[in-house]
Amino acid sequence: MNRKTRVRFAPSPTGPLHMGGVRTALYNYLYAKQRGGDFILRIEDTDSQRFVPGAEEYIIEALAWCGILPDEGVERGKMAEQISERHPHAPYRQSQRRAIYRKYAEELVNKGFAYYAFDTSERLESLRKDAESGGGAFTYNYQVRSSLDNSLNMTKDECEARLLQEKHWVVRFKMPENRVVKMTDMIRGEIEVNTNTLDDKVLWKVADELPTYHLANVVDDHLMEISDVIRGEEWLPSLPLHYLLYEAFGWEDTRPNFAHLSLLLKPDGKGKLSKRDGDRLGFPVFPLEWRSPEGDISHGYREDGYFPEAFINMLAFLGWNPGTEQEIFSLEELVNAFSIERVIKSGAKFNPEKAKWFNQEYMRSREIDKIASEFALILSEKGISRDFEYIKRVCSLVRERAVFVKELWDLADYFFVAPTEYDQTVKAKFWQAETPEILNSVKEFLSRIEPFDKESIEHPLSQYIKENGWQMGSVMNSLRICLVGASKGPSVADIMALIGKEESLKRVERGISA
RNA sequence: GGUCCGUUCGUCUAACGGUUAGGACUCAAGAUUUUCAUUCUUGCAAUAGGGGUUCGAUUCCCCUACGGACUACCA
Repeated sequence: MNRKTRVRFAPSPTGPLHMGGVRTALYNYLYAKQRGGDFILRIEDTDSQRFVPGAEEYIIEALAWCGILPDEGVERGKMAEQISERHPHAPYRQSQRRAIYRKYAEELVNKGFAYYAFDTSERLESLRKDAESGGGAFTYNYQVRSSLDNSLNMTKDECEARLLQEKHWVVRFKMPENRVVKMTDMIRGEIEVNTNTLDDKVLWKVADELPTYHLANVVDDHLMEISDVIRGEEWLPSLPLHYLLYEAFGWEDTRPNFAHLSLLLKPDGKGKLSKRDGDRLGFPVFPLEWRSPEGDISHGYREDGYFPEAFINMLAFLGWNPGTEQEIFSLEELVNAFSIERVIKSGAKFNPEKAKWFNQEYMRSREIDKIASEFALILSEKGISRDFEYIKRVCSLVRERAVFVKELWDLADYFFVAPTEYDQTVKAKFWQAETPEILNSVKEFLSRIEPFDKESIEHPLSQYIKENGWQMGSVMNSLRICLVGASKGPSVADIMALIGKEESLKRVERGISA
């Protein structure tokens, strides 16, 4: 069977997308693009209780920031709500597909693969409690279904009457008895499960006329012609049910291939990565800053200064590697290099240090114009404006010292503002009694240098210092204190050449008298 | 409790059944440097445990331990 690759990322809008979700979206995207296929964004909002305003917009914006643009599916505005050339399977929001699912649920009942259940939630709750006190767990399955309140245990007429009268019945899947379901996972290989360990899952509920995940997922994946499903590991236990659903509908020949991704784990200790870990350890777990409806603010990679390319690169390597020693990959390179078979089976502990390292690598290799324009923004917030060429030269001089653009100010403030204070401990180390006298001579020497560029300053200046028998360390560092005010920055010659002769001499003079 | 998935340096990971078990991050030491950095070199550090199969096991099988997910009218 040869069909077009179509994958979907199907988040639930119950909050901001967490970095594990972004990784799932990324792997889907890479997989599809490598095969010239489509990446579809579908919103699984079948749980009306847990809907969070703003979450869907957040998901769309976060993916866009990462450079993951859906070919089809939910987007801003109403574009994806109606069928069009670009959106042949619209709508892509499950709450807007309500009418579709009921028919499929009924089809399953009619074929004998499902049944109506009228048990109240109170009744099920107490059953659960009883089982718990006995050390076990209640499962609605082949052993108990005949003694519960469902259509299997009543006449057709009685059932139809109750269907009309009551408002809380559900459709449950009738899990077959003692069958071994054989499944294939693209990452994990062959998996077998006996149906006796499974339960009769709810597929559809009349209360809100909405399906649960399992039905909606299988129906939509089929209708949307999804060829491959790459999703989180939390879905692995329900894979047999999904297989059985494809079988019951008679869709086995177009059943997608499945791959289940392991979880992202917290950096220390045990368990999966959560929002709290970020707060506790000081790193973002969300791509973008998130303001909850209650007003809580969570950090985002974007706002913390990460480049989207670095973020994506880091994420790609959390659970996958190309098998070579190359670690820096653009999105395009990832598309070419990615392979689902090389995805790691075990969970990966997130390492914030390595995330910073990735950003640092991008800080060094990124086009200088991009770095400079981001820095120019920070400068203008401080009320500083300089020509772009100058900002660019400053950036290329200090970028290798920084991990984030926002660090550039502390690293290079003296290129824009003359020092007003001088670091006394550094001064105590290099400044000697004869230093003012020496600096006066140096200043006079500098004033004669023309042109005032790095090459014309560097060598002649050190020659001059040597000829006079002065201590190189003392003189150069004292000069630096005058220019910078602190013990930081590139070479003295670089600094002087960039700020210019006039400014350099002014700073030396002020430094001597300070 | 049950079902399923997993387990190589502290972390991310590499290794047709045959390697001195490799790389990256972190850390440490040294070199370079007029400062802070950078850079370079070196170092520390792992196959969870026990049984098999095999001439040979990180690799295949079983058991145990540990970790994780699931066990909702949530996804």
